Amino acid sequence: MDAAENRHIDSGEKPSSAPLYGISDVSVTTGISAFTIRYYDKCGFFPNLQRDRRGARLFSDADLFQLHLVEALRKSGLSIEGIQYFVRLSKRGDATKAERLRILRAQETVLEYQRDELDESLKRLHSATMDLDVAGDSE
Amino acid sequence: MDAAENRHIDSGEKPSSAPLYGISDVSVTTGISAFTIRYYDKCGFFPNLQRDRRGARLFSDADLFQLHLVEALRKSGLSIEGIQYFVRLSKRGDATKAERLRILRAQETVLEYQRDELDESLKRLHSATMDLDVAGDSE
DNA sequence: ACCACACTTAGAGTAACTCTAAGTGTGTCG
DNA sequence: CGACACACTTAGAGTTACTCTAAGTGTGGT
Repeated sequence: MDAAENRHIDSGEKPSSAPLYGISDVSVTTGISAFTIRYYDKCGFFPNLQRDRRGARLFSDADLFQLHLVEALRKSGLSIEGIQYFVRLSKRGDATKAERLRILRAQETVLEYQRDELDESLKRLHSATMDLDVAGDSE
Repeated sequence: MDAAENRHIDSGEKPSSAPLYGISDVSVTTGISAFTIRYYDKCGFFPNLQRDRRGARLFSDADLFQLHLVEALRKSGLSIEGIQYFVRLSKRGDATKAERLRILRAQETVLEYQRDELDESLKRLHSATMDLDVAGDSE
């Protein structure tokens, strides 16, 4: 459906300096669907995204880093709106560093909490599995 | 809003055998909102749930265990429909043990994967934090 | 008897995707 | 050169799992 869209992108453009990736490549390597990536772009998460003459998105390594950051922030439960705020801060430069740092640290704490919760759930699920397993031994 | 609903439940009902909990107690101890618990009930996740004469839900320890199981399964990404299927299997008894075990094991694997992903995100977020921190040191 | 409060059901609202439809543009193949 | 295969666009509908509100009922404590 969305595969192998940009076979030609990396071929003869500018093999010298910065590598650029098509949306399908990015989708495959990150595991995030092209739909979602376009949605994130519409949300303004990639302020410096380039396009080729067809209008197709060209992701730089910096954009890829940004995508991973967005993914991490989303996983920590930060809303789209919250990330838009973060991106706006980034665009305003050095003056907003402290605030951004505060946000990142806070979400880091959330992720740590979630990891612990997940571990708890895993343990519960495992014990439920064990219960069933033992109880089913008689059959 | 929903707090201290069932102050009277545990008082003089049947202090002898099985303890029963009101929805607000359950909500507080599990961290799951009363709205969501009622929603889960409507989904059929508590087939043996008791009620008092007002019609208020009374959760046994078994129901609490079930709620935790549901939470774990939801966290692993199993849909409401999937959990309904699991509950239907449970109601059919021993004959369905193998299938239920298969489901639990599969979701356990998913949770393990998610934990790794979360760890990955945590690392990325941490490195982003560090980057900002170091870059901001000059100010 | 009265009031506060938790209950009910029905249904509307929300976030974040997730996907479809309709239409456009480009590179390649014959 | 013309057909074709795709990936693009925007707009908007659909989905999931909550999340909450509204309107009305019922019970226990004072």
